[in-house]
Amino acid sequence: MRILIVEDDREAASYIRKGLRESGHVADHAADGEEGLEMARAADYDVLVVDRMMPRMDGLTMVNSLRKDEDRTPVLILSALGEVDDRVEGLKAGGDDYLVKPYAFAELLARVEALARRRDPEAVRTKLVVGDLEMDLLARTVVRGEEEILLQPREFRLLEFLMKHSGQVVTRTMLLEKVWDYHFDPQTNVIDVHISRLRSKIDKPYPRALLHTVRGAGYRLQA
Amino acid sequence: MRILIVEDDREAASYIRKGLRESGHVADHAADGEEGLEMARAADYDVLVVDRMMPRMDGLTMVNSLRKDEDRTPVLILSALGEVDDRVEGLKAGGDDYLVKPYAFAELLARVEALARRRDPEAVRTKLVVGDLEMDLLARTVVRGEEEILLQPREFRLLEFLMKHSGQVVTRTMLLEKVWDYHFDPQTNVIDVHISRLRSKIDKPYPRALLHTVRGAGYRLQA
DNA sequence: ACCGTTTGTAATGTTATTGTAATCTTTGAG
DNA sequence: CTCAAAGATTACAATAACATTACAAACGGT
Repeated sequence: MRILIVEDDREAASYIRKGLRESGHVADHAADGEEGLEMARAADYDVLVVDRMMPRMDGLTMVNSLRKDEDRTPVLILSALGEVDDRVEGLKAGGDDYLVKPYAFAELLARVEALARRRDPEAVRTKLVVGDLEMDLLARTVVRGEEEILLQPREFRLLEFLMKHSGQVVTRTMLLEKVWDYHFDPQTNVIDVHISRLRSKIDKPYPRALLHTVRGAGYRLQA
Repeated sequence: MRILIVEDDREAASYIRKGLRESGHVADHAADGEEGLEMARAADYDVLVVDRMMPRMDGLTMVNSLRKDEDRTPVLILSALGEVDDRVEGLKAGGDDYLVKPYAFAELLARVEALARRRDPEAVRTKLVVGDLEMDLLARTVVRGEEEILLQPREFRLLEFLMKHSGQVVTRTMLLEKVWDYHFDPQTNVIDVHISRLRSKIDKPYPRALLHTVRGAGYRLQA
């Protein structure tokens, strides 16, 4: 994901930048509103993270200008001002979300990703690897060891999600949401069936299993 | 984390509730604003998730009343109305965040946790440590020293609770409530049995015990 | 409209987990 | 030291959770 950070405090900016990069995103930096506006116009960012108070051109003015140009890139506004009226102002200026300083980086990350997801539900990263299992998202192929494994579309999405969360337990609710787009409990065993099918392809022919059941919780993909 | 869901749509509510529970939180449910207000006043929740439109008393009115009582519990407002003015109204009424329907459960979870983190950064912990015993809530794994310990779901919940209250005496009543969701005395020795099973896994193979009996009171986990 | 593919449902089989109860051990008051 | 109460342990049976299979509905391309 491409993210532009518009923030005059160099230290804060590099901290955010580092964190975003560690999470697999590409982050650029502009030191004030004017520079930010230029850069945002020049390149196609997925999300802008904009400090509210800056020299030369403040964050709200910058976002306002952007919106006048019909640029709808999601903007997360950072500010030390947390009063209701300040937040309201931020939203009115065209901000999509508002984060009050001081904040935890994890929260900034969650919000940036939420904003990006809202417009482009499928973010980036093109290759996933867990043990000797590899998935290429662009080619839509899956390989374990030397052999290619053919998956059905739904099985592919399921495995993709599991791989993106490898090492963690993935609950049934999460799977319903992210793999089936169900926002309710279908009261059937769809998940069980698909897990079973997936296993017969990615695990059964191999000596050690990668997909583990965590009873009472969900499933975990792990080498 | 303790979360109150105020939502008139039973199906939606139970779906959210299930998801939150799977993520390790305790979630209660109120069916309208009046009931929600009562429950919020009676208990100390970490976050309220409030539907905007409800019979009897709508969400904004409810939040307004709460705020008049000086109750600052973070509120996430759910609504089908997504226009800037609607969001502004939601914030003015005292909401801390605003989520537009339809939303993905994962986003709701992220926002609920973000709200809780803002007021209490320790509330959302993903790793618990007591002595050389460690629990990873995301991976659902437990390790003592170098070895991984496999626990049953109920044993896991039991240990999780004990670890979250390490150093304190945990009574049988607390365990029944929080680990079993029993709100009465089952008149059996369920707890004893599970404590015994847990001990055989986390203490027996090791030189010094972590889980201590406090006669007449309960148990205490301590390094 | 037909065919093959893909997906979801339901029936059935399997296994792990849990609660109960019976029995054994420890503790501390008297 | 004795005894009752509290707690610990064990085995087992009921049950809930998960796995598998077969089938039918939905879908997409021709």
